[in-house]
Amino acid sequence: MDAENQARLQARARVLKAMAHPSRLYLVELLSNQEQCVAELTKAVGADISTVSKHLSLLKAVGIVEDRKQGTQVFYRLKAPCVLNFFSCVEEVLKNNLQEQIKLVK
Amino acid sequence: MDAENQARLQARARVLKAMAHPSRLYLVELLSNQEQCVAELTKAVGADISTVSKHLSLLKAVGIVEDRKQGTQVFYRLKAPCVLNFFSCVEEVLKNNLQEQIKLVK
DNA sequence: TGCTTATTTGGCAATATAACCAAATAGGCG
DNA sequence: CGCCTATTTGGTTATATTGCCAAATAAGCA
Repeated sequence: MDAENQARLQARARVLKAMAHPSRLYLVELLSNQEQCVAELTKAVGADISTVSKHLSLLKAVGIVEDRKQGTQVFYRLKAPCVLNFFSCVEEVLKNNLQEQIKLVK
Repeated sequence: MDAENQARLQARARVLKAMAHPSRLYLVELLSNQEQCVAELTKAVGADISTVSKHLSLLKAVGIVEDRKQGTQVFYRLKAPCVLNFFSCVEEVLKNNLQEQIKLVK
């Protein structure tokens, strides 16, 4: 694999990696309906606010979400709603692979 | 976030995480046209064969690829071609976020 | 300005991932 | 069987990710 291909795939991997975490997937879901501030998102996710803030920063860095400051609050919203399309495929994969998925959990 | 939601999102994250690596993305691309054996895939990726074998095992464990034994060779093929649909969205995200992507590389 | 609330950043410890090498396994064939 | 080829597995080390706490920053308001 040459350097150019490597760079291309690394960029793609970065975006997918940003999605590949339970809390971040949840954040994307939460933002699919409406923009929300960090405090609200933190309550929903149930982790430390600093943790949620870092998850949001990562999603923002790769371009999946964007933010808007309003007073002391920061509202995040989905910038790339096309990522929601991933879910139907992911669910299909999970459905077709139930037995293996169960092994992975054990 | 309750336990059920956590489990649901963890399963989804597992599938996305399996995709979120340059070599594995490349493997998926290589298999999008035709099934190939481990040796061929290894040559294309340019890593140690044991490394490639492990990447393939991971893709298989989550249900993205499947394999078929023929003599001493193992041929892998795409089991969930719908993952190819991810790429157009990922490219869109990358295009819309060029400046940030460049920062990430630096 | 000083205080309060909201969020981000820095730092650390725990865990997970990745790559290689070496060794094990599996199938075909003399 | 013994050997060869293809692939997987085990083990180790290096690197990356995660989550929390504490501290820093930012904005509004008395």
